[in-house]
Formats: sequence, structure tokens, C-alpha cells
Amino acid sequence: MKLFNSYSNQLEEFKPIEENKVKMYVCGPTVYDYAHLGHARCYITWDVLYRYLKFKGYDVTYCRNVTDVDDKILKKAEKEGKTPTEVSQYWYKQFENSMKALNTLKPDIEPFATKTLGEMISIVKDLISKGYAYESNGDVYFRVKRFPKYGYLSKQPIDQLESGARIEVGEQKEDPLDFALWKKDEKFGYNSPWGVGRPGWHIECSAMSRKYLGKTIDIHAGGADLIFPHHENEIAQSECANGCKFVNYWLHNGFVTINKEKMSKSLGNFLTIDDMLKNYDANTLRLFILTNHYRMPVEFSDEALTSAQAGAKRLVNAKQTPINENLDITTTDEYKTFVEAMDEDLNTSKALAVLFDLATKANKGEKDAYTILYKLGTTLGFTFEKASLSEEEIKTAIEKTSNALGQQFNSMEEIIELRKQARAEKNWEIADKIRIALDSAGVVLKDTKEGTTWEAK
RNA sequence: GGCGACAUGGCCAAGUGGUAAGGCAGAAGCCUGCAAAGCUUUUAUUCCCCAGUUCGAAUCUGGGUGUCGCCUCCA
Repeated sequence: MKLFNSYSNQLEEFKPIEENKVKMYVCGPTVYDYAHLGHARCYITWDVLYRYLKFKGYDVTYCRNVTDVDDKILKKAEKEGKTPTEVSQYWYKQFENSMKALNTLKPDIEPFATKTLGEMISIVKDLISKGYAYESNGDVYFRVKRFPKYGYLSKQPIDQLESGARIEVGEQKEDPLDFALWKKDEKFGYNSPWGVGRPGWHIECSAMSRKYLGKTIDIHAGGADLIFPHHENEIAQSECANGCKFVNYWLHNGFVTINKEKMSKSLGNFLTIDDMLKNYDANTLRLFILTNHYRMPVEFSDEALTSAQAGAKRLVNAKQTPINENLDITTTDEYKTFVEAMDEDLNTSKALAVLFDLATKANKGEKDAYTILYKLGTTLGFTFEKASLSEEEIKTAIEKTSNALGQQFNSMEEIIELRKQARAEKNWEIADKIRIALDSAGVVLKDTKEGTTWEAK
């Protein structure tokens, strides 16, 4: 399979370090606020990669960190009169729930930064002893100029970076380009050889990646906004400390935009995952995202979501038959087309066309079409369970119908039975009244040859 | 200013040299008491503009125009 490597800026054939094993690391969230649609795109994209690699038979170890020590968390804690741990624990739970609601698979390893401090300190110590870093008044900085490849990932000429670099108040760097590995912080800090302080953001990922996956890993992925400086700095730290290549394939996803502008916390133009899920289900959000190639920007609009909703419904509405576990789908044309598409740097748009084609085939009664649809669809993270109604919703529907007809019903079965009689007597007025009453309560009736069924709208 | 992308029908979008996938929306027909779902048919002589290479370009080259992102925390 081919993947676009941001490091070489081209498509490359994917070859794992160890035959059949993949070690992938994804930069996870800093937990201090709601996750938004942009995060959803990122984590859904890499969820699809994870699922697809497993589908291809790889033994994948997926590590996604949780950044639970950061300026933003501390600020929030101070503002709310809570401890940083309380803040990060709370928002981690929220994040976890959102990820579950989006039907993303849990990573194999989800390390917390605060639990990996030992590894961080050890890397920083190494860097200092090798001359790549220096202590300065309780801070530790990385000597960027000592790493000639600095700027390679982000394709930035070093002199350009230099002119943009700044020194913050209170920082004592040898060079404006140098970045912090460790920051003095006597209030919320941790003990270290350089006094009480906190790790810099970049060192966290280098440490967690090394501790859980090893010095050289296959894939490191994240949002394109992390290329500079985050990933650039990770490469510098890890390669200088470890003396070997850090990552073989750098993968980056594009942004979600809204009004043609990047959706982000700082611009304040974001829609939270939780809010989105109130109006659209997980399949809809996933389809919305996977319709576009992962490196392209995706423009949010209600129209686009409505369109995705209709499309997602078409997949779930496909005529379902029992899954044929004995079927070897790898011999089917659909499988081949799907894999060919996905092998091309995750061409999910093309892969989706296969799913829609299978939906049509299933609806036409083609044997095994649903089995293939189910297996390929699941690989992209879609679910095929029909939306169900809660007890409460059913109760409301029964009530509404009772009111509309001026007659007390106790169950959906009673209503269906009455309608069946009415239809037999060609009493369309009553039959329609029932349909309309139920429809207004979110219940759709379907008249088929086998009888009448009902389901969520 | 430096760096990196993108521009395809009403909307979203695939396609990187051989004559425009797919989804949504629209139209017609079938099915249905009417619906819903589904099925069938249908909607770009054309791919931002101009020039060039080629037997042949949406696809390659050059020049425009427009949009976005990174260069500061950011998925």
C-alpha cells in the first residue's frame, strides 16, 4: 500500500520495520476543553488507517497519547479553582466519550504525559550530555543549530525560521530558534535534575513514542498544523537522543474549515463533537469526513452534513441478510476495488463508491452483497445497526396516536393491529391518521407484503 | 515576505496522458390505497483563464487569476 509521507513529500510504498507488524503513534488531545469537529476528522482518519491496517492482516500497535500537563490545563485549573489533575481527568472522560460516540476504536495504548515523566527526563538528560541541549536558569532548551536536518519536515529554510523566531519574556535562550525541553515551574511542577518544572510539549510525544513503541517507529500521524513546530521538534529531539531515525512515515490530515476558514479553538469558530452528535449520527459524520481525501480540506456546511446523512442512511437501509461467515470476500471484485482504492493513500472516496455499489446490489437481492458491504463498511468504521427508539420515545408515540384517534392504545402492536383492520376495510382515513401521528413522533411505518413494520425516522 | 497546497455538473467529490467514478439534490417511470424504503432511466462534448508539448491533456510545461493552510498555541 502507498502512503503520502510528509517527510519526503511523496507517495511511498509502505514497508513496516518488522514484517507484518505496524507501530503507529498519533498525537492525541490536550485535555482541557471540548473536542470539536476538527479533532473528529483527525481521529476518525487515523481510526480508519488503524482499522484498515488490521484488515490487511497487520499486527498493529496503535498508541495515542493524552497531554495532561500543559499551560492551557493549568490556566483552566486556576480559573476554576481546581487541580490540574481534576481538569485533565474530567476532559479526558469527555474526550473518551466523544471518541466512543464516534465509533472510533480505542488505541492499544493511551499514555498520559504525567505518567511518562521519567522517560522525558531521561531523554533530556541524554540530550544535555550529548551537547544537544543546555540548562538555563531552570529551563532546558534544545540547540536547534546542532541538528542540521532541522526544517526538513516542514520544508522551511532555516534562515526563514530564524527571522520568525521569537524569545518570550523570561526565556534565556542561546538562540531564538531553540525550543524548550523543560520549563521551570515552581507552582505546578515536578522534580527534575534542573529543579521543579514541567516538560515542554514536544518532548512528551518523543518520550511516549519511545517508551511504548521504541526508538524507530513506522507511522507517526496527526493534524497538518503539527508539522511545525511540533513534529519538527520531535524529530530533532528523538534523533539526537536516540542516534537513529525516529519515524519512517509521517502522515498528516487536512483541516475542517467553516466559512472557508480553519476550524480551531483560537478562532472560536468550532462546533463540538457532542453538539454535532445531537443532530447527526456517527455514520453521518464519518461519511462527511471520508467523502474527502484525508489530506484535503473539508468545508463544513449543514448542506454537506444533510447530504452525508442521506448517504449514510442509504448504506444502513441496504437490505440486510445474515452475514455469511464462510464467504471469502478477498476473491470478490468489490474487495479488490476497495483494497486498490485504500492502498492508494487511503482513497476513501473511491472506497465509498464500492460501498454504495454494494448497497444497490444488496437491495436487488444479490447473494452475499450485504456480507461484503458489512465487512468493508465496518473496515471504514461504519455501523449497520438500525436506529432504535427508546422506551420513552415509544411511549410518546403511543400517546400521540391515542390522542389523534381519541382512543387509548397500550402498545405499538395494538396500533398496528387497528391499522391493519382499517386498511383491510379500506378505511384510509384512519390508516393515514395513524401514519401521520406516528410520523410526527419520529416513527415511520412501512407497509410491505409481509405486513407493517415500524422503525425510527 | 518564506514555504506548501487546492480550483471538476445545482452542491460535495474521484479521476494525474486515451476520451469524465460515486454521493446528495432534481426529473421521469415502476412498486404502493397513499406513503416510506427500494428498483430503472435521466442530468458536464466538458474539467478557473491563456499559451505550449503531444496523434491525443481535466491530467504534462510555462504564465495568469482565485481560494486556503503553515511560518505563534492549534487536529
